[in-house]
Amino acid sequence: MGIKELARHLNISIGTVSRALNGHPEVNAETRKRVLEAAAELGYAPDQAGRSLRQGTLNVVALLLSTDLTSKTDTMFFMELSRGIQDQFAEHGLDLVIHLNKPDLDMLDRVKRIVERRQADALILAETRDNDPRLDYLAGRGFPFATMGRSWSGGTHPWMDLDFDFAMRAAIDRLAGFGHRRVALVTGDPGYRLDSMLQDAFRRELAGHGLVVDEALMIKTDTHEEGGYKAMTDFLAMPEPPTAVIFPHYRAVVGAYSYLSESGRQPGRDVAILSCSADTAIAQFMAPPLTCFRLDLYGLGRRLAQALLASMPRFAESYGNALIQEIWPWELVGRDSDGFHVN
Amino acid sequence: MGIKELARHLNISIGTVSRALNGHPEVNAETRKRVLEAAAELGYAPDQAGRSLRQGTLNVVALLLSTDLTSKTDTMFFMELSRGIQDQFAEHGLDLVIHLNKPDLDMLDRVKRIVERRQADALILAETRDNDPRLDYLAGRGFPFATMGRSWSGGTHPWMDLDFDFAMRAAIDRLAGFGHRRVALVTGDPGYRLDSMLQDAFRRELAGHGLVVDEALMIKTDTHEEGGYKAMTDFLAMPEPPTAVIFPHYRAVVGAYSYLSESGRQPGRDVAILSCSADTAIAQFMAPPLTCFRLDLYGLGRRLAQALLASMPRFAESYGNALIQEIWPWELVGRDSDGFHVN
DNA sequence: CTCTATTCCGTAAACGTTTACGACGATACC
DNA sequence: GGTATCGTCGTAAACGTTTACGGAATAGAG
Repeated sequence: MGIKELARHLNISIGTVSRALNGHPEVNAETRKRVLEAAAELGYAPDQAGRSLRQGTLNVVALLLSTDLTSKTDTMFFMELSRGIQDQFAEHGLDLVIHLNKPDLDMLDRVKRIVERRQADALILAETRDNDPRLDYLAGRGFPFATMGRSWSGGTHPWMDLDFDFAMRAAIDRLAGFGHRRVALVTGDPGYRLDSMLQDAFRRELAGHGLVVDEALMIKTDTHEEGGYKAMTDFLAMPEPPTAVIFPHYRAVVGAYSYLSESGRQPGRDVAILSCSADTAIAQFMAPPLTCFRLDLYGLGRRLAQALLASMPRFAESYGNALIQEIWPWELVGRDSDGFHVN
Repeated sequence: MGIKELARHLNISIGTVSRALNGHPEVNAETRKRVLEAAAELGYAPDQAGRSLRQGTLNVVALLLSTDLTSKTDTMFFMELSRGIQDQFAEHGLDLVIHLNKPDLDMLDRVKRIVERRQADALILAETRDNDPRLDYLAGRGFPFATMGRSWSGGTHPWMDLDFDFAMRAAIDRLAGFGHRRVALVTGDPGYRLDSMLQDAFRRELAGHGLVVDEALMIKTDTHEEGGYKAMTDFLAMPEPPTAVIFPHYRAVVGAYSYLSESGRQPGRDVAILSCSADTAIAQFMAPPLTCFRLDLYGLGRRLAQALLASMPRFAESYGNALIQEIWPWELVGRDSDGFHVN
């Protein structure tokens, strides 16, 4: 089942077999056909270890996901993203493998392991933290990588990100149009670049609309159901509660809906709920359907993969040797969770 | 950065360095300390390709997920499962990598690629299909693998599964106790072993409770939101609708809730909804909170990994050389989605 | 017919490890 | 003091590929 066996079976040298399989031009068409047929028949496929040892490449790209992310945020987001990434890589014969990891400290070790042991040719980080040491490490080693979401410094590595300024403006435009003046925001740990940007954009757009920025209306909490539940509880216990709440993280909305329902209130009637998250399948099936943002997650994944490929020497020329950093637009899709006029 | 460089830097032979790093006993304690320190300082880690070429092992286990699964079923389920699997493997220095794949036909090719190119030491399949060719292939090659969910033939490979008979009995006990006599079931494609078993158990338990089995009340559809929405629509359009519906797949419940809400009905008052899915975070935050089954997904993942390890020659002895196939219990946690008495 | 160019293929080195084997010195034993 | 044992280490082969190099055969040009 090795290449030697295959060569012996064909009475050809292993060099020729290798060349035939890898599509080198200096091999007779007839010979190539024989080799390919025999390989298919005997079920031969080149051993990954041998090949990668020889040519220093693995044909594997790793996507790093923290279990923090998968337990506290929308897993569907990453699934769709991964699907796009994978399809793009597949066109170049690259496999995507997903590494789950405990959050925080271990992440750097895992990255180091992947790089030093050459477990992948390139890396994708699903999120970036404040002063993320992984970025410095990777850049220092010259290891190809890309991130979902820009980093704090912007950086010289490829990334894809979303236009949060636009989203926040559209959201507050809409809410202000309904007459809301006390608008709240529920984000996660501002140590994540994403949440930090959301908060900044929120403050800016609020001010831009002449609305007062009340820090008490900006709650930082866990971005899953329970966080949303508690945030809504806190809001409604205030002497002067907000009339509209923006939940960038979709899963927190579920908790918020839950508390509203429990307390006899109704989203879209008693409190306006609006989410800046991607419009995954579940949003339109909530009761009432959730106002959020439409986004081509699959395409985003593909593009992120392209950005990474453009930074890998092997593939750079196919992608114009450019550093690709893009901010993606999305489109507000208004539904019933916030559609009411405050009086 | 290779082992040669490290050895030269220490004035030791590469053989000794390798032995020191791998914890072989025939190396001086002082020498080992020097080697380990130098390795840490210079950031040396053995190249995976070289090592795996030499010793034929990769220290990688692959988990195969189909995008069909991730787009139509509960992704949280697999995330929690993966976390358990990964933690268990980590104790043996094995990495878990997740391979996303298009469903159906390509899956066999992907499996073949993984095996033939030696991209992993073992494999975990997240689901099994009717007459699944992957199982025969893997068994034929003697490649270590395990499955989540038993296969049709039971098989001689390790697996973990859930006690659907128990779940169905508990569910129908409860519903019958509330006085329900027309109970419906919404499953996915019975080509999946899981859905097939659910249907069988449903028929059996219904009969066991003296209730009539009406095939019209057994809908097979997509197991995501839209499928649930449509199923509920169909049910309520019947001349004699069911008074209770069992949704083994959690995401379908969201769709069902949605239609009920739209049509002015309420789960737990007009129709009883009960899910056989695992009790992920979202269930208790639905409105009304969903009756479903409590399950230790993380522990299940760990145990599945143990079962696989027990079938791998390298680790078998640590796990008693046994074939591990287990059916896991779960516990019904009653909430408000089905808590009413039919009159 | 000779010389050169071309086409195709075989040979062998190299990638970075691990490990079987043997060697060396030191210690222990009679 | 000779011999066996032990602890420690160096040497070199092997894993399965890819590829630079060179050689043989054929074709083409003069």
